Amino acid sequence: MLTGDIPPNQTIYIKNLNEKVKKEELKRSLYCLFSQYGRILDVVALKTARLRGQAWVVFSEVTAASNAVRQMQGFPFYDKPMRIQYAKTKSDCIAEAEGVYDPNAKKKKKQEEKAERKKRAEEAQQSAPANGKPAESNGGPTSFRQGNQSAQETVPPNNILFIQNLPHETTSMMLQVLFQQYPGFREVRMIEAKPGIAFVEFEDDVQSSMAMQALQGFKITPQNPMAITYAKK
DNA sequence: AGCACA
Repeated sequence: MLTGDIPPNQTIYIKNLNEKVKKEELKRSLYCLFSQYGRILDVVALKTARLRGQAWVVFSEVTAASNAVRQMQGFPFYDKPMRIQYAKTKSDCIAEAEGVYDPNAKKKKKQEEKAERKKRAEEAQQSAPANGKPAESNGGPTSFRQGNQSAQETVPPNNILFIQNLPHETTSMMLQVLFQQYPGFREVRMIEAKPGIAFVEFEDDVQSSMAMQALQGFKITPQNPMAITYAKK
């Protein structure tokens, strides 16, 4: 399985994050970037020795998490490709919502794990490093394509945004005013023959994503909430 | 590399 045999979870686990980014900024950016896939209930990031460079994003729906895992896989975020999996366990905020949250049991477990790690470390000191057996691989990857069983309603990230549902009177100047307030803005393109749509280009996927998140549903007229998606490549 | 809830 692409996700390393971890069953679907409404929380995704992200690693290989740029450790130089400050925690609060990281959380905000992750929130912006991932809210295109659904409602986000929480973003968790810690900067402890063991946990830096990783984060958890909790969605309200598993399907949102699934789309995020697939489509943001390898997304260049602060110059590093994100590695995304489902989280191994349920997030506290979910357990809490389900009435299954037991902070005491958890505290106990935490202590056990800590003791376990300490033991491991001591054992490693004792014995000479054994020859690490390479992990089993049953013939290697058969395909790089992900299953395409159903029509994909979401489009993978792109530095170019596709805007729909614009009032026909919209001009590129109007859109420029809106979009140029976001970093990385390059240009607006409209097609004379096709009123109601536009393309807006940014320098990269991160910046286009931020603008999409910020302006999603923006109404130029009350009847025209903007529908923003990534342009197809 | 690293799966938590500061």
